[in-house]
Amino acid sequence: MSERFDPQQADIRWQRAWDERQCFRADDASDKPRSYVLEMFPYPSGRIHIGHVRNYTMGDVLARYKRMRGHKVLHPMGWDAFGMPAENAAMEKGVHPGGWTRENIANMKAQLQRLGFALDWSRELATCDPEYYGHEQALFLKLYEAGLVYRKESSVNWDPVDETVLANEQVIDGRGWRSGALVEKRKLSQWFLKITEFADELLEGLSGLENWPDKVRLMQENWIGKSQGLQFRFDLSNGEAVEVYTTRPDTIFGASFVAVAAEHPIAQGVAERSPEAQAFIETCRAGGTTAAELETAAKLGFDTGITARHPFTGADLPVYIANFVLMDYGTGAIMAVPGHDQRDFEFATKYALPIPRVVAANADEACKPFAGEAESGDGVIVNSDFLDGKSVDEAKAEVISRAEGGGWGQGRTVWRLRDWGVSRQRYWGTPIPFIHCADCGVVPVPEDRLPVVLPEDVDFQTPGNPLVRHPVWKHTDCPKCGGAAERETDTLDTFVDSSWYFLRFASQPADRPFDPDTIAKWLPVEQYIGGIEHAILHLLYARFWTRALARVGLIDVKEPFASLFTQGMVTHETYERRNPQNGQTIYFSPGEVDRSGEAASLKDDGQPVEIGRVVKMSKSKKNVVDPDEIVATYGADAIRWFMLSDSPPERDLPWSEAGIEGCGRFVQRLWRLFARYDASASGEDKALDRKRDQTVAAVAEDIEALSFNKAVARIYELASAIEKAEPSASRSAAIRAMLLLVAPMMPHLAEEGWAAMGGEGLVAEAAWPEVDPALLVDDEVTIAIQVKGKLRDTLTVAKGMSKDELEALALASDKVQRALDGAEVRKVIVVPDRLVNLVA
RNA sequence: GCGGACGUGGCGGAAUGGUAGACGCAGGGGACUUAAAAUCCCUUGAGCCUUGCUCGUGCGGGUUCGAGUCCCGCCGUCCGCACCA
Repeated sequence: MSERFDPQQADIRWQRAWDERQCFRADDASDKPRSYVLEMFPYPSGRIHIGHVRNYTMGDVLARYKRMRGHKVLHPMGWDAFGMPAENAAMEKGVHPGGWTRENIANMKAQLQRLGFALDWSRELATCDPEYYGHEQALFLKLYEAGLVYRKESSVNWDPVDETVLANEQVIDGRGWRSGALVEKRKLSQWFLKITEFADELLEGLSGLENWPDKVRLMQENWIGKSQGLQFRFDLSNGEAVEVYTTRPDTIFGASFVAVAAEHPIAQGVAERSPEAQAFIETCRAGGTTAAELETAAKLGFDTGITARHPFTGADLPVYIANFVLMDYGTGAIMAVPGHDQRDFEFATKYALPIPRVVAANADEACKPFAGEAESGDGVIVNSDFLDGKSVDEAKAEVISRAEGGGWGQGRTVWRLRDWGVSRQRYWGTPIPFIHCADCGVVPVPEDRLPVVLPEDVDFQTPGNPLVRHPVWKHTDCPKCGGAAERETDTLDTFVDSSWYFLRFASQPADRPFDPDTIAKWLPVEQYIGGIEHAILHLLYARFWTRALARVGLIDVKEPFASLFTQGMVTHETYERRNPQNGQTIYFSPGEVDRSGEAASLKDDGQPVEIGRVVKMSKSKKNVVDPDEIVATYGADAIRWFMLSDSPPERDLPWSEAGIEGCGRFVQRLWRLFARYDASASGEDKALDRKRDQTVAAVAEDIEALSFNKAVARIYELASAIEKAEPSASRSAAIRAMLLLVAPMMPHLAEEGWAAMGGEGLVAEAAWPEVDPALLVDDEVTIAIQVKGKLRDTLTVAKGMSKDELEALALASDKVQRALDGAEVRKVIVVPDRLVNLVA
């Protein structure tokens, strides 16, 4: 064996060997137990980000481990290839989105392959392939036939200068990110998927997802937002009526005004007669459209002069147009109860409206003033006529039943979840397969005319959607009447593409999206791994598509991901200086900075730079490192090892130069350790045998729990134990076991060592080491001896010693006697094999 | 604003309610070397009256023989919010 392990040679050699043997091809037909390991597929931005390396390393370790445990493994990779960055590149650099994307894919694929991931590349797909999106169009039409697709008016962010629809992230302080023009809301007829029809199912289904993080289930539950409440009618002073929805009918006597959204018909009606109201609505429209902006904006209102008659008291309540009322939720109008809702409280304070108390801790506190904020907690109803003294729940039921009895309202379940708008007024996406005919209306493209393929010859130098401007593409004939007609020019949200790719990975016939029998052989995904940022949207949409496809009979799976893991981000220090002229922060990349010991200085001028916070790697802060450079310096195994070390995988991982150097050193240390392997060594080292099998068992558990950082720590311990041991058959066995333990994590090193030790075939096809259960239990344990809960001594005793013996041994300890200092022992707590606590 | 998480040495972190700080990084000391790199060994929470003692898991309370872990109340940081992927 040579002195040093040379990753640059070894990595490539073994990657070739795996490729030649097709080691990682998933075999549909095998009757081994199955494992579908999937990481969220990347957007082909051009370069692999270190976060990808972390994500795919985790999946790779699991996939390789499962294969060692005798499973057939499906571990595929593909590209979430549609989306805005390609169009931005087209506008900025004059390149074609398709060409740009395919070039990026080729680059990133090479980068992934250089990292040695055990992927089945034969199943690679890109969502921008007509083959893929053609099947997607077919599925979309199936959902249309099932009544799950419809069109309705919906507003978008319109940039009047660029003549384009903007995504929320492209709107900055109410202005278009490129043009700087004030963004308008514009109503368009758009395509929607009826996810709300599955709201109950998606909510119920969460309880079965035991291997999902609780936090993700909770976030989805809140997102779906089931609420039981009362919808009822206020008669208005102008002869009209307004329907409001409230989740707190128990507080109805605390209502002091009524508020409607700016888009509400009542508000629109008032605006027709009042220029001031019109102006107010305009102000609301100018504000941001996102929920966060709406809800953090200062509460603003406009008194319409209309009043609403309270159904119980007959009081006249003022009706306001308010910027914090959402048109999309409930009825777009609310009864405002300032005492018990914080938003209403702020509004009432601002406009000097009454803030009555109708819930109190007890009846004696019926007149207690509010401490500067609303009280939304539980309590007893006060100041509410017939509701006085009732609990919140009793009062809710009572009010609903009276409203229903009186015919002016009824109990209603309302969901926060809204239908999914999938229309995008963009080129680089899946064309929505419909045709608009003047005579026949909106007509689906017949299946035999799919796919509807994007035109290649498009121009991004003029504003607007290239599909709309294209000279011929949209002109076609109506499938029904044969007359001249136009194609739909909207494309699908890219979340649609990622809502079924895991099915296509499992089965990819040419003539259909997938084959249900093959799907049944792989799905559900055993382990799905990706970023927490997808906790709600992507994961909810994918769950919805799976259920929708099951409903139309295409598959027999309801939940796509049996187990979900959300990994943390990779972070890095920032290096910065403040520009004294304008106070702006200038960032420097790690490559520009000399970072030794406590301080950091700029290589260029030798002057210090400030070490900023450790934050998510981003181009704007320049705190990024390039995986390629790391691989070129340290090899694939070192970067993989870094990704698994130290930080728990669900938490952020701070990148550091020192850390990767340490990983590089450990690769070499293991190599030297493998060099000590001696098949002919004899002699037994019982303690090492024990350590070996305990480590093998623990690492297996850790990998299955994705606790890679713990597995790494145990591997370090075993390495130290082997290094300290004298040559023996036990030591050689431990070295061999060590090699197999690290094989999923550092596969190139493992192959190289395996070959050097004279192992059969490839480690990639080897089995996980067996353990002797008898070796897993220690025969001695260390017992903590406490006096009054404080540690005073430890004793090493035979495992399983009786309570009485332990107590006697504890009392016999000098240290214990000194700590007791003659005090009488009143109580003794003995936990066998753990501790003795003497309470004086 | 609403929803979700997180908080332990200089740093990343470990710890079924039972010995806080495993393991790694960084630091200090030493060996080897003409020297360096590499490697190996020792050491490293703070304080003190140093055979040992006291304090110590964001802050303040509580439950318990015993709390990093459970409960209540704060503070701080981060993530998501429906057209970014």
